[in-house]
Amino acid sequence: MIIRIEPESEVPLYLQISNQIIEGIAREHIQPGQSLPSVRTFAADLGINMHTVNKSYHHLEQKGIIRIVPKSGAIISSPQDFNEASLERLKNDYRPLIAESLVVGMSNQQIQELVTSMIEEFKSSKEETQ
Amino acid sequence: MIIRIEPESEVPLYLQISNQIIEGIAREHIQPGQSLPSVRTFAADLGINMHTVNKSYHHLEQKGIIRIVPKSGAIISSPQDFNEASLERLKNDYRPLIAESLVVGMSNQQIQELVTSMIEEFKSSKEETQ
DNA sequence: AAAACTGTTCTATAAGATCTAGATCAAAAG
DNA sequence: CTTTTGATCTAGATCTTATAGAACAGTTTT
Repeated sequence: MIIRIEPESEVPLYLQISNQIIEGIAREHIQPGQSLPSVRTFAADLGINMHTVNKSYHHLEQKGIIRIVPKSGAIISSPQDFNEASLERLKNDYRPLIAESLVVGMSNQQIQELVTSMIEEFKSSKEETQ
Repeated sequence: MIIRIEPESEVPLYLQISNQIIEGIAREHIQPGQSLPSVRTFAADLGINMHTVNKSYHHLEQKGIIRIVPKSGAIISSPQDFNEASLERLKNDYRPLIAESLVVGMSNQQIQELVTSMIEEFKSSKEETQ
């Protein structure tokens, strides 16, 4: 799985990593049951510190997206392992974004189309091996 | 317009303020052309520092949502004043959220329903004076 | 005209978040 | 047994967030 880091971004490194891993799962470039690289090798690949990758993994674990097995590795969780709480959390993340979309003048339909096209963007890249 | 602050939230104060102002505009509790309270009176109402409100206002100005007239006040902008760049920015904000939704097992339809219900939540509160 | 209010700008301080660095540990994997 | 694993600890640098107070110059109100 290819991760691209932007050191000059205002988005923290550990969040960039988390987000791209999530996108990688959504695109099925990596699947439930599979392991992520060790924090050390991943950090070396990205040219950043081990602790930063570790923070990213724990961030993903807190979201319930991966399961960290001490002394072993990080494994992608299955979708069915999610509770109602994570959906409530997502709802709170959508709210300000949708409010802003309405404020900048997007119509109901334009927002729906944006979401649909973005979902398609993920699903269309499912078959790609890389 | 009523703003509720959560000092213990992990979301910065200035962002909480920005987001709730945006939601207030989406709900039409405040409308384009109208003024926001002065940074001093707003800060006093919320029991926080003037500079924090000031930062929030500049954050909203950067998004193009309000226009700050020096020595005068902050005025809600009209939707037609938005450019293509702000739409591109929104798209990048939607991406990680939609990816996460797919990863936690939400279907295409469930995401659409979540978005629709949230849009309705805003539009249904339009008529309320408060 | 005078007073009150406006956003802007400056210095300062404190606390927290982010990132890097290096070392050690005990368990798992080879 | 050797290597690798995540966990944990101290440490330091930098940036962000939030507060505080003061001063300035233009606007609005009285």
